[in-house]
Amino acid sequence: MLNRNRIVTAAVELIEREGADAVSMRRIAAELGVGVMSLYNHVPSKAALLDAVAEDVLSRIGFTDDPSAHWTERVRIQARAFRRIAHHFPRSTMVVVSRQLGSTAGLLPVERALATLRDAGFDGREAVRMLRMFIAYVVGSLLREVGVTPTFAPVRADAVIAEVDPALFPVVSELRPHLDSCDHDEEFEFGLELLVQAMAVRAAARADAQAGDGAGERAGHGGARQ
Amino acid sequence: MLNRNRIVTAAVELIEREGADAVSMRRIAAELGVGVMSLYNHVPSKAALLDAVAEDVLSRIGFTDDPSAHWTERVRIQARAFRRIAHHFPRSTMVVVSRQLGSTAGLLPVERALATLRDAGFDGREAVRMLRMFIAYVVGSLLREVGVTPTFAPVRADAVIAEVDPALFPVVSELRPHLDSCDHDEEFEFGLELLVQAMAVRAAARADAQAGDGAGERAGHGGARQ
DNA sequence: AGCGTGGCACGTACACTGTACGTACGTCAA
DNA sequence: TTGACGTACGTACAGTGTACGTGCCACGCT
Repeated sequence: MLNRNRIVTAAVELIEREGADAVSMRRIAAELGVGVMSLYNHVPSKAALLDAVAEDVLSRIGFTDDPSAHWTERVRIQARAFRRIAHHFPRSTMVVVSRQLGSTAGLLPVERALATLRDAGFDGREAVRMLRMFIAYVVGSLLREVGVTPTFAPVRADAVIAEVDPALFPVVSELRPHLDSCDHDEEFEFGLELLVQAMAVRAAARADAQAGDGAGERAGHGGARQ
Repeated sequence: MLNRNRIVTAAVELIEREGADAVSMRRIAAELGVGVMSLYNHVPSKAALLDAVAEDVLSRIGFTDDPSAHWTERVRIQARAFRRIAHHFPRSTMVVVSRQLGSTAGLLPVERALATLRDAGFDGREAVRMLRMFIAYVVGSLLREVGVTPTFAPVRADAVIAEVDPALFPVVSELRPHLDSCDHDEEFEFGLELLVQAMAVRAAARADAQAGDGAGERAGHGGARQ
């Protein structure tokens, strides 16, 4: 019996195996051993199918939230959980971020994240902003990571070794070794730590302002250090 | 006379006017009043054309770098410049981030950014990491902003007003008003400021370590506060 | 001048896409 | 039994990217 679930799982398998460009209704139907038009009894259109793929991938995020841990650690864990599924479905991740899905899929991670931020002491407005900023960073990072497509990419490794004129781009050519290599794990953790620390000083500033009230709010809007 | 430039500018115009889905070689040819196959005398494939579109948009970033300004302000200005062109070509921005372009386009912004970070006192490794983190945030933010497609979007405003069960998602439903509305300018500036401050404390920690050497390196790898 | 050569515009053709529509065949309700 | 309905399927159509062949024109060489 054909049903929606079999179709979307076949779709993500196909995407992971041969890339998003290889996805066609005929291809999926062949994969399932059914006629093409049978798919349309369970899925209204190809666009809707891709939306379903995105939701499916999103819903696979593991929710190992430990409310007893410090909120900074909970933030790290949630970010890594997001990243893990992206690495599990790298090519599908591209369709996830490419589509604007106005559904409630992946609402549970949002719930967890907001709860964590509330526990950190942020009010509603700040919590939402922090979350949005965090998602922006994570999505941007994943986009770069999966864009480089570690899976099945005979990529133009030659292209990145293209010459750059040291006269025109002195800094770039000086930092060439650092720009060419990229340990994705380390890079992600680096940015993650920076963001978490930034959030921590914000939270501390909030606590100070709330306690002292009047003094010590310099860290709130000025530079935290400089 | 047909040439590569006319083709790509016609392509970005078409993308901005009717969306990326509307782009086809026949459509572009019609727009230019030429035969379809004539395009292939100047562009090897549609994929290459879209790459060229991405490069073209990237190359439009304004480079108003003022080396006399404080580096934090220079970082802000460069981030805003990036964002401005994304708002000028919202739909093309989607194709920019969707494609992995291994070209040297947009190398000049990279040069400026790295120079700025070096001026801030970071060594090569840190500068590259900071830049990557920053790009991740900016790209992620823009993806959300243009995903919501302010231009020509009859969007399912009804979908976002979909009900959420307060029992299942208490925090989400409590913060509903904050989640529904989104002032993109403010959100972007918020994250930008947070990142700049985070970088500033990192730079200060570096300076301390370099000066004092031995003491005061707590902020370097541990938590800045907690 | 005659000739060859190369670049450019173009038409045709092919394999392939999403999907609207009509047609069967099964299982349940009346 | 008779109808209604849901599911699987084939056919058909408009539209896609592009390989290939054809004609035109401007150029350099003999």
